[in-house]
Amino acid sequence: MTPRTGRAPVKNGGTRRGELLGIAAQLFATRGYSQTTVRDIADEAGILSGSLYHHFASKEDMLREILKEFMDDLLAAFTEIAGKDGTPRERFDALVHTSFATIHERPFAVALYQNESAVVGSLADFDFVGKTSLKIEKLWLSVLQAGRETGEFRDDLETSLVYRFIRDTVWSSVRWYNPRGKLRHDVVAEQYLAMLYGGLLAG
Amino acid sequence: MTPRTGRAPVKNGGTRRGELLGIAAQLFATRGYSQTTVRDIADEAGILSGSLYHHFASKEDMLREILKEFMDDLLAAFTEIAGKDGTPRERFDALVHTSFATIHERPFAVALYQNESAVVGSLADFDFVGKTSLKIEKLWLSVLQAGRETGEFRDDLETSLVYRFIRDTVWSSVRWYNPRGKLRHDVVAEQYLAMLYGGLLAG
Amino acid sequence: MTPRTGRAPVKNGGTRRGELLGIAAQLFATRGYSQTTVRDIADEAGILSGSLYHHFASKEDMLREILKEFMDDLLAAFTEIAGKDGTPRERFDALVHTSFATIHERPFAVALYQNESAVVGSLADFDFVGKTSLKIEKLWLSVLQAGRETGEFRDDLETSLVYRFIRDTVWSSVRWYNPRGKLRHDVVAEQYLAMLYGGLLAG
Amino acid sequence: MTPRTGRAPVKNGGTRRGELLGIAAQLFATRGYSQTTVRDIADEAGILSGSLYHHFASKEDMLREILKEFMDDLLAAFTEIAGKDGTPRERFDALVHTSFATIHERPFAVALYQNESAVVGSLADFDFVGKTSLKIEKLWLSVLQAGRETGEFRDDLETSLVYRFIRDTVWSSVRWYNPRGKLRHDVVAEQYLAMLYGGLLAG
DNA sequence: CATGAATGAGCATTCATTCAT
DNA sequence: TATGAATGAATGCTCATTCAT
Repeated sequence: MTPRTGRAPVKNGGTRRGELLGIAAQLFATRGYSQTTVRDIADEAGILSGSLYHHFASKEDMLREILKEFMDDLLAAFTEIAGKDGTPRERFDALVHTSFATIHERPFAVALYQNESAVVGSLADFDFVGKTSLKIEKLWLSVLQAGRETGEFRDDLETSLVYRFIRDTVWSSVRWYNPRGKLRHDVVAEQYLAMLYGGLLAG
Repeated sequence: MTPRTGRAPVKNGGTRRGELLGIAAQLFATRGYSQTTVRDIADEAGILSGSLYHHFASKEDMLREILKEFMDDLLAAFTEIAGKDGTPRERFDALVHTSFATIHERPFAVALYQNESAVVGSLADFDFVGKTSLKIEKLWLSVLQAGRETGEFRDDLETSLVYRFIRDTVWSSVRWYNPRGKLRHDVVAEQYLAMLYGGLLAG
Repeated sequence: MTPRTGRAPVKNGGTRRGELLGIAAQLFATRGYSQTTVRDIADEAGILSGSLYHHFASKEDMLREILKEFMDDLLAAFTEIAGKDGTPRERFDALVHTSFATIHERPFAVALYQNESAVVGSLADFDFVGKTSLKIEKLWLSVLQAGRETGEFRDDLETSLVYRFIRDTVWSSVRWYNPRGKLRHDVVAEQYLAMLYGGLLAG
Repeated sequence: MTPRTGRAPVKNGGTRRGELLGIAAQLFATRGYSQTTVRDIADEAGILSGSLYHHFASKEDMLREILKEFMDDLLAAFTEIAGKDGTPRERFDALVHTSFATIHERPFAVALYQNESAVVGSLADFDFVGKTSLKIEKLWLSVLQAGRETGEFRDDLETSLVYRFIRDTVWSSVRWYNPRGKLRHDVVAEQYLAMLYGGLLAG
């Protein structure tokens, strides 16, 4: 049950299956899905590659399961935030903070989502990726829109463009953010919100 | 062997070599480098895969050449802008506009840079990627810093974080920007600058 | 303990072992021995593949046991017929009728015998297949020969060829005979004997 | 170009592709399709297994091509015979003689047809097997039927059963007929026709 | 009797690359 | 320049079998 490497504990249900998924997620995120071989995963787990197929039907299956769990969790978290009381700005704050916190806590899943969702988007078994992404987009857009209506947010910008700019900035940070570095995720979120809200110009 | 000077591979500079590089760039960008086979490229070019080795030493060679030319051009363009007269804000405007214009004009090379630079970053033959990226980063930082010193830009934000936020937003747009769509690249640039400069809040 | 499909009960001793052999026989016959996996058998039996090894030493073991029982039974039946009183033609009638009846009653074992005996013929542990086949051949030849000597059967044909023609026709019918169809096995036997005895020509 | 074993020349177009198909046919027929590995074929051809894929898309592809060519040829031969002048009996004679001659000349393809057509019958890409078999059956049945109408053949037997009996006997002989033995194929055909026409009984 | 995890050998297939022609 | 045949290493996956529990 104890992982044989000193790696930071990866989220799993304490089961062998979950343990293997954690290893796979890390490798997929680090090397890329198609550059990661089934043997790589098995080696890291200390078993033979064929033994993985006792737990999973295919390599694709592992990727799907990792992405599915991540996206379900993410949608649930965002849905909860969007349904809370408070001003649109408060809810938007929470969305951004939660996003950076997610990058901190589940960097491999986020990286996977960033790097592989385009490749995998066309596969029928991965249709949930596009669908969930769309639901998330609608949630964020509804908060942005609500902010315009209350007068908190500017109304002279294309909301859909604003969303894309923000989404790309937030999730791209998985590429340079180091969960074990001294720059904390809530500091990053604060800095981003400060720039986003107040703008780059002085005065 | 065709001389390699003054040629724009992605725009097929008339040479067979450049034509092949353009095909490779498009496929690498669309499917990903490792998902693109040498045979894919050859098929698209109407020759057999083995024949490609008349023009290039390896598949990696093609990627390197595409990235090298792109990054050299990009650095040259940014260097020219940074050296011009005008306020920091004017020069920053030009950097952003040039970036979005580059995405418009050379989407495949930009996508390649976005998607593959992390993977190849460790390879010795691709050290120019990291080096050029660093030079570009210094250029942008110098403009941002100059803006702080002239009082145009806020000075209560971490400049290095600001740079990363901007860089990620700008280049990530290659994933959704459509060069043949009705949303023009200079409009995108204007919208982004409007949001970035003025901030998201009203008033 | 109860099989999960409504399949017609296959001959077995009422034991778990016999039940499993019945499932194996059906699958071996239907898909072919090498195309049937141990897991297929286990799935059909509602257990895990490893659990089969509680009952059998190997997959080959199952095939051997199925074939052995079938061939022993078949040889016993033919031996009894050949030892009975009556004319050679009467005994030959019985041989043919018994063969078609066997196809009706144990189609899976017959199919296995037809399809796999060539493949396993070389294996040392399956030498009983060739030996029993030879004994059966001698029995049939003795009846045919007796018929020639009594003058019932023609003597201008190669007996060994005649035997092969008949054997092949009889056992090949397992491929198209349907035990649950409306064409009964004894009708098939009668038709075959009518053609074989009287010939195809009119008059 | 010269095969390295002393094997009897297998039908092919003198091309490398045809040569490889001949080797595959022989191995498929001898060991069974699923028991034959692509390495077996490659070994026999003196190349590496991967190199086979320069010539064929898959192992299944090889089987399909072998079967397709065989069945097309067989149908063509039978079609020509059925269309000739002469009595039904003469045409039936020709059908049987041609069948045994085919077994002599192309034993591997015939064995493949006998052993694998059932397995492969369900695959969509092999639908030609069933279709061609049906055409051949109709041809034979038309000749048998014509013989009944001219009064040459008995009319008290089920024609479809008669066809199956004959078909099975003829093609099953591929299992024991030795093309290089002293028993010639036309002798086998004569013996079979003698038994079939005149019947087994004396007088 | 059965499970569940694992083995280890093997399989069809892919693919960048080489090279004689 | 390009072809066509081949290499050789690797890849995802299968499967009979073992064994501690």
